[in-house]
Amino acid sequence: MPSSTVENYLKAIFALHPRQAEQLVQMGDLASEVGVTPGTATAMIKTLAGSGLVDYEPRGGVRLTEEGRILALHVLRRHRLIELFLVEILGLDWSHVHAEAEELEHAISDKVLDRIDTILGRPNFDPHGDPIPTAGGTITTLELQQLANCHAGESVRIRRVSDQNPEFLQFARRCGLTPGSDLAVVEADTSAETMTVRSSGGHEVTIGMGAAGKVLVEELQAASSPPRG
Amino acid sequence: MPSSTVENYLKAIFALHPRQAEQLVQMGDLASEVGVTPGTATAMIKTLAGSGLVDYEPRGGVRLTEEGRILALHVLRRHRLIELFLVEILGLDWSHVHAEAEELEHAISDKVLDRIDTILGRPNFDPHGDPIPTAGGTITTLELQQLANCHAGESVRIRRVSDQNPEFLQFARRCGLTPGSDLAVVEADTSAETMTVRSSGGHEVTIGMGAAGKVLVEELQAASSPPRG
DNA sequence: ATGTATACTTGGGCTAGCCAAAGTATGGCA
DNA sequence: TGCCATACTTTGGCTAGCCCAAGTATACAT
Repeated sequence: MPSSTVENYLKAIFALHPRQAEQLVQMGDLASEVGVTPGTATAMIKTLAGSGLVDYEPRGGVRLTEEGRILALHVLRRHRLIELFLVEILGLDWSHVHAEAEELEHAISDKVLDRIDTILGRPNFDPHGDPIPTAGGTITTLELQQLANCHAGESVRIRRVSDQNPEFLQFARRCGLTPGSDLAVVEADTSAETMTVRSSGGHEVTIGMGAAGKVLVEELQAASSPPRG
Repeated sequence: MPSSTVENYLKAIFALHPRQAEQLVQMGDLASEVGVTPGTATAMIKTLAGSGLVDYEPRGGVRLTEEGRILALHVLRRHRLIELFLVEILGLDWSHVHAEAEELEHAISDKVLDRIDTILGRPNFDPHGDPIPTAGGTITTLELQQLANCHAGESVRIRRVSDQNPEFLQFARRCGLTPGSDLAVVEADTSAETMTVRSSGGHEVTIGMGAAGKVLVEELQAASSPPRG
């Protein structure tokens, strides 16, 4: 069984290129994602290459092999199921579950995970809207756009909030920016780099474009009026 | 935070002398409980002594300090709460939860543990009847006797089954030997080293004295008739 | 009192994983 | 064409934890 360190490296490589599996991840990016120095990453990647989990091109970068990709998806599945479990069954706040799951994902057995999966009703998305890979290792990818790219007048449904920072997540929840909720874009001010949205409850909030970039949405209807400004 | 290795050493020392905290645990016993060679145990115990978690007397043995004892009880609390959680909430078989908890106990946070504790209703005993230490580090100890020491005619209530071997636990459940169930001792044959008991459902089983020694009971009433044989 | 079995400690050596710093390749710009 | 910044690799060294085997203390029996 791979060590939790190995699992973290694989997860990091996947995280840096979830779509284009063929593309090389740079060692520097990988090192900072894992939180080690580049030298450490190089050494580890060499051993992973030796185990057939990654393809390594010196001074080029690294990519997951099919075997490595499957393993990474299993780790991701554990992580996301645990997150959902912590929120749904144990009632923890979504802003904290990422860190918790980070530890538990390396300790949980397939048997326990399967029980959790069953109890949750074989869910497809975690509390942040991130897709949960199947036990078979397939993952659904929705085509979503950033809230930051939406225009005034558009109505959207939030599908994902892609930041694990607890502070940001708490802020997002206070603003009603949680997966499943609907929004209308009131104003997008590209100079001020802010965006004003109205929740279905009628509440209006103004957030920065940085924050709006982390909120991924699905368009509900075409703009009913041309954007202002 | 102590590593999971450290936690396991502390847990092992406590397990070998749960009552008499002042007594020394021999290095050989500790080594085999943890599953390492004696040399490894000696080295580890020296560093634990350096951290103030144990008192170490070379060639004498080792005992927990107050600090070490508190830590050990916290690990035990995590272990037993997790076991109960796995059985009660996730519906796992009691014969498997020990091994699962062995891993999870090192990965779970206080916050998650407290949620589990709350959901379970702040329980006092795990699925095997072992007492769960409080968050404050106190543990209740019931005065129980081994089923093996009971005589024919006695009625008893099972309180603990003190063996974590999955096979034995499955056997015990098949025989109705689970904490909470009541038994009448039909016959205790010291020569054959067997004991026959009748469950409250009227079902009779004969088990070896070895097995009967692992079943801890509380006497329900005095023997109504003198033992046979 | 002495010898020996047992239990423990010591010492050398291993792997996984990490860092710091020196060395090297690569790509862009003059 | 040559230089330099950047990114990467290499090297040496560290800790935690482990094993094996040699050495030593203890206790018990003779």
